[in-house]
Amino acid sequence: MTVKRSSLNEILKIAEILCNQRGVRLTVQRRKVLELVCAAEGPVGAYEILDRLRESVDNPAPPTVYRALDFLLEQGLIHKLESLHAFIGCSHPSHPHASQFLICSDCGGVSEIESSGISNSLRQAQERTGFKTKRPVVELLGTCAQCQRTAVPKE
Amino acid sequence: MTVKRSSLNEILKIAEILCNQRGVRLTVQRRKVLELVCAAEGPVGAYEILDRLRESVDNPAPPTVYRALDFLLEQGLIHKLESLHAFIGCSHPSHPHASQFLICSDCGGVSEIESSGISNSLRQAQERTGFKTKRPVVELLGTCAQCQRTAVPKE
DNA sequence: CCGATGACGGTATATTATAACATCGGGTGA
DNA sequence: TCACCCGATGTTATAATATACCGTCATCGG
Ligand SMILES: [Zn+2]
Ligand SMILES: [Zn+2]
Ligand SMILES: [Zn+2]
Ligand SMILES: [Zn+2]
Repeated sequence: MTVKRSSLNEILKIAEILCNQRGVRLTVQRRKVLELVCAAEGPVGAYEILDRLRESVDNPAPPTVYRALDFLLEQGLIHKLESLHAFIGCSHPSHPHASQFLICSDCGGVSEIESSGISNSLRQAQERTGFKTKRPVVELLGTCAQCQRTAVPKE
Repeated sequence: MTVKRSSLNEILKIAEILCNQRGVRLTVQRRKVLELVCAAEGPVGAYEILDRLRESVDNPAPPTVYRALDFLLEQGLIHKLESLHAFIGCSHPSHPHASQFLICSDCGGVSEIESSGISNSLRQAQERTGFKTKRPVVELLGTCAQCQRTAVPKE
């Protein structure tokens, strides 16, 4: 159910290139946090990252993590899942895009989709209303195809 | 910018009818919380509701509010704005619908829209992926038409 | 050197949400 | 009637998420 993702090294390499191009600094902590987010199977909470950070950093505090996360969000290297209070690596950070997610409540799997249909209809809604979107949040919470099949086979 | 809403009394009346039809109880607290949410100009946080509840309830605690909110959410009488950690009255609770919101970061205004285009494209994405949505979250964060006009008239 | 800037460390605290357990009151069937 | 259940509520404590604030340090351009 999770999106096919590039290897961790590949992601980090792309991140470095993007940050260089943009003239922003992918510092050690930021890189480490990105690594932790992307290495995770699914979405990870900030304090989960904080815990894992303890293995490589002396005595990390919440602001350390949140600062790194803010940076990574700004750079589009990760996304925030508002409905889960969690973060997940972007599966295609190179080009800007409206993040759209399918979030399975059964297995916890999250897949990032990029539906032009959704993007278009969102754009149309904006045109109609004159609203100018800075950050779209599209999160569908439900059950993935896999979990529907393995669901309680009662009756 | 806020959606044209029915009068408070009208909303409460509809809520009562709906709850009766469904065989669930719109108790005093639930009704009071609904009233507070719907009377607010914009989205309200749980602890904001808690504060306002002090005026009519002896010594309310967080669970009191959250329980009422949970009930109202289940009944579709209010919506939760995930990106704001806040709640807002539903502008058309009588029929089920995917909640879609335009949230202005400048004025704080929120309007609930019901775009069939968005609904359709979401449905299509589900059909393609086999995902079954229980709760869709569509929140566009940005600037409303009004605030764009009144924006800094520099240069 | 000086001042501005950006990243970071560290403490404390704010904000949002839930766990856990006691109580109460209204049906409902023995 | 009464024992029982169950949904709603009261109460205390705590979990989980997020930010304010202040000081330090390094870098860069004058
Ligand atoms: Zn992405
Ligand atoms: Zn699943
Ligand atoms: Zn609604
Ligand atoms: Zn506005």
